[in-house]
Amino acid sequence: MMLDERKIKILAAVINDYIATAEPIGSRTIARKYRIGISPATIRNEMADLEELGYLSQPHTSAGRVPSHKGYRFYVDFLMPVKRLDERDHTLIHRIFNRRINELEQLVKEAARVISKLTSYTTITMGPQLETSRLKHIHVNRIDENRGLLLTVTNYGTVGHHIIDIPQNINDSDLLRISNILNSNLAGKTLSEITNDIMDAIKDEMIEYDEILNILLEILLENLGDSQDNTPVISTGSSKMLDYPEFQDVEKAKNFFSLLEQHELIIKALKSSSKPNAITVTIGNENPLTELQDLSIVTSSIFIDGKDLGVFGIMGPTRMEYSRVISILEQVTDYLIKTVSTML
Amino acid sequence: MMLDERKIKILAAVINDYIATAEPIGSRTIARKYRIGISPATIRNEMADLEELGYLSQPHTSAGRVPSHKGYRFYVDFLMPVKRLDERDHTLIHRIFNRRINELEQLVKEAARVISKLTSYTTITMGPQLETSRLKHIHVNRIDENRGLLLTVTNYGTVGHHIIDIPQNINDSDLLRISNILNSNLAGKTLSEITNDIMDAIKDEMIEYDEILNILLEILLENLGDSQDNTPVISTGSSKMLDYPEFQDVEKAKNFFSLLEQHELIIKALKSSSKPNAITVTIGNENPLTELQDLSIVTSSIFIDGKDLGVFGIMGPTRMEYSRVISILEQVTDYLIKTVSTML
DNA sequence: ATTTAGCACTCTAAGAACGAGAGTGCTAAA
DNA sequence: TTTAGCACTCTCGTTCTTAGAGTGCTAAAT
Repeated sequence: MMLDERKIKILAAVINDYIATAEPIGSRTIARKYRIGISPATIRNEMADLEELGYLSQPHTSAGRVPSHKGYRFYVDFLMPVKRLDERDHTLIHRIFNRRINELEQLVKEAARVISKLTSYTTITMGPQLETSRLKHIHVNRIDENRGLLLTVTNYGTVGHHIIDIPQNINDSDLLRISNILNSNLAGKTLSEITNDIMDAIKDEMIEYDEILNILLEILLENLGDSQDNTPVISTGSSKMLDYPEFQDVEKAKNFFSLLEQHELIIKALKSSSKPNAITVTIGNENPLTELQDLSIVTSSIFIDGKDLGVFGIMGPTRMEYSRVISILEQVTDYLIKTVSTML
Repeated sequence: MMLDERKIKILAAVINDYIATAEPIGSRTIARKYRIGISPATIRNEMADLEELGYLSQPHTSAGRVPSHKGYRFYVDFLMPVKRLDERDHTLIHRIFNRRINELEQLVKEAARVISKLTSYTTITMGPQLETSRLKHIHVNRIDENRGLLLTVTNYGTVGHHIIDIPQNINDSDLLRISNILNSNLAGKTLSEITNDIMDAIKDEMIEYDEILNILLEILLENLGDSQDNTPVISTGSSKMLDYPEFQDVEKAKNFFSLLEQHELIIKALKSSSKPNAITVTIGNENPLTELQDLSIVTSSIFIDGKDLGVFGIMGPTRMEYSRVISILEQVTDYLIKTVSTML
């Protein structure tokens, strides 16, 4: 059976109301609030149909209806009202992107913060993937007699710094030479291309600097691999999450927070949910990871010039303000792409 | 009335038991568990005295006793058993400080993580105070035709980096000159000493570089002021905090998390609690900030050569494993001071 | 053929009543 | 001074009850 117009209207009404109130919606409520011109009894019949079709369900026999995951899916695909952001939302987003921020990481962090603030859900951010991130610049600076600063900059503008010990026998022109050699050998490579082989080649080239090169290369290998870009940044207004009726039960809340602490799981979830250059919505049991099946995830992946700069994700109860979340994510993504484009 | 030995024994028993179980402790329990050789009735009398003296209180007339803030204070000052850390704790701490970490910030972050892990309470960290932090090294590196990297290193080893635009007319030797000038003018100054006056002096010295200097100085002023060192880092195993019976009520948990989100308040709390070079315990209403009066805070401030490198704080319910927390904090502080001393 | 009014039925959530259990304070005996 | 005994208090979990919301079905109305 296809959904006729009236069923669709009723479904939309139920879902909109449920998203707003978190209470099961009964036929009376709909008849009263949305003047469709039919009686509760008729609505009841329609709702029974909708339930049979899998769009709604009942918490128990004599309660109103709540949307099923399938219902939410239909809603997101076809029914969702386009939510225009209001003045306050816009200005807040604006303010962030108007500050001159030159570093991708900082920018992303700020963006996550504003999203979390605007949506009151948990925001997760993942930086550019290792595979696509290229080393752009390497340099060793001296900061005092026996200490130096190893700098790495990727093509995404991510800066890494590490304080290192500089052996006695290395002077400033040595450092310059080393920086140059590292640059010419490593710049342009993706992080995963920097293997022990290349490292060994460099060492062969400059046996006189063996000691310091060992230090440098060790740090490079160790830190580029699991740099911060790869770990998710999580901005959770924990206290705000506890406002949702879904988390009134401490046990449920604890589950949620524990999930957030399992970074590998979160990474997997974001990766599997997100699609290049698009906003995706993963609802409840659509998620392959069983632990996340009563949550929904909305992601937006930031693509510029075909390069994956990372993913924003929002996690919350399946009863989520999808339309608002999506608008905000669209908006922020837009700004971000504009801003970053000028940076690269 | 002074506390005689028997009263003290009973007080210790009540507090130890209450810390372990979070249940009000009755006279029977004590008679059974701690064989003091007196009957429950006698214990009851003593407990009534202890209550009158303000060391214990009753949640309601027919319940057991729980420690009052005054009771905890006495416990911390005189009764607390010295808790030796066990093997597992030691090895965990060891592992962290054995990794070669060259940067203060990273080190502190790791230390906070391990404390939070070992204690299951919320750990807060505050970096060195602005007033004492001195600029050690400034440098501008070029990373491509029109982009550069402004680096700042403080005497604590905190590294700051900022990507900047480099005007067309500036070449590499200009950059070097600029770096040198900045260094000679600013190195050694505390961050708060770097005022507009000094900046103007520098600009006067090098009018030909006006454009880029403006950019650099603006960033310096803007970012050194409210650098990360000044904001508290909070490691909260949120999910673990939710295990404590004190936070079983969602409302209470929400309060706690909201508090953590008010950074200014947290900063104030840590500042007013901590004492140079010492471990402090602030129990419940001893805290001047009313919002924190049913929590306890244990702090340890890291002092080296008379310089304040920052503060660790642990926040949790007043029913806290004080002796364990203090041992862990002592231990970590020790290691940290040793490690950092070699760094400076 | 739909729609709707009417009604019996179901289930929950909130409150009332109740008893068990833990603990107390007091009294009087040891 | 200590302790046994006992009456008393308060909480907490259980059971019972009831009001209310909502349903599904039937039969009448459109």
